Amino acid sequence: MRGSLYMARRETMAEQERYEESHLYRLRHSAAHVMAQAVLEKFPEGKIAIGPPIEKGFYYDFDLPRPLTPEDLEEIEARMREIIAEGHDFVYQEVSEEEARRIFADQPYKLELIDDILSAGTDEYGEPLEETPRLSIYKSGPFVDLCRGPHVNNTREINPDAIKLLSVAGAYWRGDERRPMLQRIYGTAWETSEQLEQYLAWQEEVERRDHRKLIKQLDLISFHEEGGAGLAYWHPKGGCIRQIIEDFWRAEHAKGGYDIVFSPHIGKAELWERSGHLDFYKDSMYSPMDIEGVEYYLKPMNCPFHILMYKTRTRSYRDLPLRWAELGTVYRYERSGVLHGLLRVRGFTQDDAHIFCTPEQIEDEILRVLRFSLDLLRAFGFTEFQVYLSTMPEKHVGEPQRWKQAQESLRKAIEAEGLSYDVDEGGGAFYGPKIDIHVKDALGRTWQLTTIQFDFNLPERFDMTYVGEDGKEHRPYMVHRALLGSLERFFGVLVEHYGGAFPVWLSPVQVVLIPIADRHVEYAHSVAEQLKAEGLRVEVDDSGERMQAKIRDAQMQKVPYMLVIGDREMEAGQVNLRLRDGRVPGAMSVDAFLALVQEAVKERHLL
RNA sequence: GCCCACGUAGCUCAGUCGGUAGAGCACACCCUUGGUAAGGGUGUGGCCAUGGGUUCAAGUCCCAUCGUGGGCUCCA
Repeated sequence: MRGSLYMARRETMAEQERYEESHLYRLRHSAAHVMAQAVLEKFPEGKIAIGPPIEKGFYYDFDLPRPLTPEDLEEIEARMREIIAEGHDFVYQEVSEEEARRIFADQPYKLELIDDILSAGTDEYGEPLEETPRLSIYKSGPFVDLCRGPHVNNTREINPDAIKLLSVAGAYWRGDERRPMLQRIYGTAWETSEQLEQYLAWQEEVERRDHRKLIKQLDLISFHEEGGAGLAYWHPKGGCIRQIIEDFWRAEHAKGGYDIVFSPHIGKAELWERSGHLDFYKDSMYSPMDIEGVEYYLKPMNCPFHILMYKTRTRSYRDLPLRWAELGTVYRYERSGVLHGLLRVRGFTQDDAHIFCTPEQIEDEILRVLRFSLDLLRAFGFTEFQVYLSTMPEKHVGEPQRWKQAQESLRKAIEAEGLSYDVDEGGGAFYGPKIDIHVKDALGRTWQLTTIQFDFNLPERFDMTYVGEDGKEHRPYMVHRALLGSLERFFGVLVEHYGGAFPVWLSPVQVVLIPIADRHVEYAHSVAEQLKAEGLRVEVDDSGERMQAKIRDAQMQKVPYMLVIGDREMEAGQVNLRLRDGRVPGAMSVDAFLALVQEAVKERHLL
């Protein structure tokens, strides 16, 4: 569904369970069946795959003789309403293997599912089953589906005014790109038409806030066909915001005990071999370049460089922890189809850091990073977080006992912060466990930004050591962390969170002065100079437009403060304030306005 | 990468059945000097994404490439 690709898929376990037991869930599942019936009536030779409820609706995958058009969707939707009105009961029935195979004899995808359920013990979505496999079907009218349910009792329980088919998309059978490409119809279904309306209005709001539109409208960032896909160009206003973010980030890191480092953009193949990237990450790296007969690669990560710096001298336990941060620009190959505005690009700058410490220090360090991260995110206006702890996967490097210690320190840190979290068993990288933090934006969508990862692999590969109290060499712990994630993605999320109306401290233009007539221009400039001298970002709209048009322009650029200046203001040495949200506090002295803005900047207020 | 759709002026979009391009905004100039979301006029601006093909004739039909969108998969 639109936008969901970059949102966190996982809801918390509790939410997920609640949803699966809800009436809404059954209703959507039932709507999917009704849709499949409508599609099969239209394409009797069509093959059906799977059709589950999803977060805000449902989908069903089909193998059809021709691509579906928007007109087809309308037709199918209309037919769904008729089917609903026909009032079919949803009838559950357990069937034997033979029966099932007979019923779905001309449905190859269902036959494959039957095989899987019986042999591999998985359900129709490929998830493992706990009990002994049982085959069941649901009938509604002429439509029969291999299905575990649950469903509503009768199609009439589906509100015909609260369903809508949304889009058609390609989807591989079982998500495997070697399998056939199916056509997936996405739909949404609700209890009432009001809820549907509400959902559609929410969708419109999502579109209004789409960062891809806003970065263009607000002249922040562009992409260029002739420059290459997935490569962002930061215009002066976008650059202004980025610089504010970076300056703030650097200042906070200095306070947080980090040192700032810089590293090159390319490195020898030898380095990437040693780090293992050419083994396990090559698919994401660009082709090497030849420099005097030696292969060099553009960096997809910063870690090997930081390790080289670590190894320039013998490190003592007294030196640790080292916290080295870098706004490191990396390049990763992404398949063309996955690029998406600023949220998925090929070149981006990570707010990266590596922490090298002793095993004794690790717990404190993790807690420290976690706190630091939450504080940083809060400063940008995010207040709700979801935390995920990912543990040791089957394929891993490093001793289980180190993993255990690492996981424990992660868990303790999360608990010390009083955060609730979900554990993703076996979801860690092969080189270490991790904490991911997802933030909730103004529209309630979640985005993964922060990742804090242990790395048991690189210290081994590079034979990193420090001299302990005992005078012997020890292996340091290494933690890799990115808090904002990447500046590109973070910026995209920020734009959508604020709908382009940034808080004052981040606004590229904080104040626009609007002289009413030409005779007010000079005074407007003198006020502008005063404000600029105080460090504000100010523009004077001295174009020949009328005041109304100037206000409109400033509104559309989402400038927080507009100062209208006419005869009255000039005479009294004042400014007349209008806010971006439409409020008009009115005339005040320049000093009073200044105090107001400075307060808003300092407190990082919206206005 | 794969499936589907789309690509016309700086931006947002029209363009019928194939007959060699339109609007609004923006921009420039002129008139207007106006109190809280668009004053009026004139004008500039397009190798219809790129390359091939079909045709007497292609923005329009076909193929390829590049880019964008909705998804699949993957990730910061």
